[in-house]
Amino acid sequence: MRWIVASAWPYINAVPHLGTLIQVLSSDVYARYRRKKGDSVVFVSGSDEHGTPIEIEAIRKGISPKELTDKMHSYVSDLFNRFGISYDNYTRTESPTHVKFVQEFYMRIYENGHIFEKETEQLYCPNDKMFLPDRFVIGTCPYCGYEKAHGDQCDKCGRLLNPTDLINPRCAICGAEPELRRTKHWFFDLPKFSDKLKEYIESNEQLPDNARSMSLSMIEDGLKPRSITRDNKWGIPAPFPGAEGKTIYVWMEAVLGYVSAVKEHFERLDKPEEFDEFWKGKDTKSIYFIGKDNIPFHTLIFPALLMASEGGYVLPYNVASTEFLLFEGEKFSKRERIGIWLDEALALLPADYWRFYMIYIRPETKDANFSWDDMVAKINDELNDTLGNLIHRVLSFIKSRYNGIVPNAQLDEESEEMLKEAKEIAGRIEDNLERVKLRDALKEFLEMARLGNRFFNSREPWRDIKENKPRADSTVVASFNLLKAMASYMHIFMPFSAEKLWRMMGLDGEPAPFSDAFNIVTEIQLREVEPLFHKVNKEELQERLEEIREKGEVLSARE
RNA sequence: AGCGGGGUGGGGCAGCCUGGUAGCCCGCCGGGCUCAUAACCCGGAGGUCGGUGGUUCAAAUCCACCCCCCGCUACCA
Repeated sequence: MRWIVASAWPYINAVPHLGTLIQVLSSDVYARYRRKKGDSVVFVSGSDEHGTPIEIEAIRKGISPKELTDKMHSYVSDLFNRFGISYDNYTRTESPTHVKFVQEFYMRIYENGHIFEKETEQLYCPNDKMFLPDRFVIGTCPYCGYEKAHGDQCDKCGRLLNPTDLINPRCAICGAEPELRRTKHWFFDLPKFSDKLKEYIESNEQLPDNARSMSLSMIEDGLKPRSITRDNKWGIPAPFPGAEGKTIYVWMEAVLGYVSAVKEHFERLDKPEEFDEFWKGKDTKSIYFIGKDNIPFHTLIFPALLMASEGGYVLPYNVASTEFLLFEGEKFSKRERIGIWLDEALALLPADYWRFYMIYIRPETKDANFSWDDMVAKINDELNDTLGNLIHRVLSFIKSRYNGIVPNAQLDEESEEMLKEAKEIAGRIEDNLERVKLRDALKEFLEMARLGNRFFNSREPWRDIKENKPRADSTVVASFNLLKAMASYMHIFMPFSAEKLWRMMGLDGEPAPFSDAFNIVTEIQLREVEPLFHKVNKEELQERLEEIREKGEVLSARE
């Protein structure tokens, strides 16, 4: 089976925070799972770098947008690397392959007759010489009198607004008074695809409930044409006749990155023909990891675009959407510095600790909350004590009592029984992963560690070693092989630690694929053994974070 | 306002779709073990599932209404 695994493209006007990491991490765990199962996987994402906010950020910094995103893209790529995200291609929307693909793709839809043009009136800032997105117009709310209402909605009374409703409208960038100007835009005829989309969604059983119900209700309410173009300078030039000076709206181009990134991947491998095999193959499945705010783009607009292109592309098989992550009960906020940013996170703790806790609280059924107390408790009690200690007690026992060599022993019935139970747990881990219940999968994984601790405890090999050597041998071989199987499953959640464990266990290469996870090995010489994890302390972490911010040790702390 | 999600022992969550005397982790109390990072293992106390009404032999689980929390509403990305 071929799989395209993708995560939403982060918008890189700033360093991403932990909320963004949820999707990136989830997709990585899933991609690693597919590979461990032996599937053929292409795992892609990239930096979303066009659009107004980045243009403005660049102006603020006195550099060009390209300079800004060059820097941010390499910074963010590096962060994802350090988090162990196993992308086959983490690219960017400035990639020539992407730009060319987007232009050709939209020309094709245009020629297929799914795009029309329309004149609209929009506010324009004569000072910044640009049309202003609704969000970038500020003024007094005509309903409640709030003076800092945005052009799309008043944050005070919650009413939806048009920018022209605002009393005393001002440009959010420079404060000048905007003027109304006529402009022409190109629209994608989304309503035309309503029936097909409805059928597609209804027949797509594995879509999560939140994605399905939200999408169907939007179709029910009636879809609207979506504008494709913007009057921005920073973006991909719209290819339509008469659209000179316009660019493609970031969202309408970034989703196509899922396609272009795969194309680019195979071009780099010098196997361009495999792109078609993947994206147009009958046995290809694609899965997208996104937050719930992105659902309509992935269940409606993206599939409709693929349909409209008549290019034979596979429609999304699954859109694994999560709810939101809150930080100590509040929304992440750059301005108020509520949250933790990815570069700060890595300066605080090793990547695997974050991977563990973020998957542990993955917001699968409802909004989840990051809390220091909870994180510290989970890392100390479960990651360190339950898992870390099992590994260490088994390996150090072999070190001290067996000269670091796993004996060659016949497994007795009880040992066989334990491994059989472990296999059943492994089966449940895989079931959960198959259904994209990553959190449950991780919790089942911890069950393996509990099983190991129980086994080691009741078998008391420290006693047998003096009185009943063969029984102790069996305990040790079974425990060692449990760890070996665990390393395979651990590898998808915590790759760095799993690889380190594998090396300590004296094994070569990397943790085995699932099919070989329970192949029994003996007579292995361990390498140097040391604890895989350590406990953390909330106060120390918070103090360290303060320090990182005060000293501006990482980029996000300096922004 | 409309739409969507949620309200389960002290804390964090699962179960609800496919109704049948409530499950997991932490914490708490008691016990065991000493190989291990004061780690591990066993047992126990503690909830009637936001409220009201209804369907049913039976409801956390289905239906109706109500209360509270959160998010979204498509030219922010």
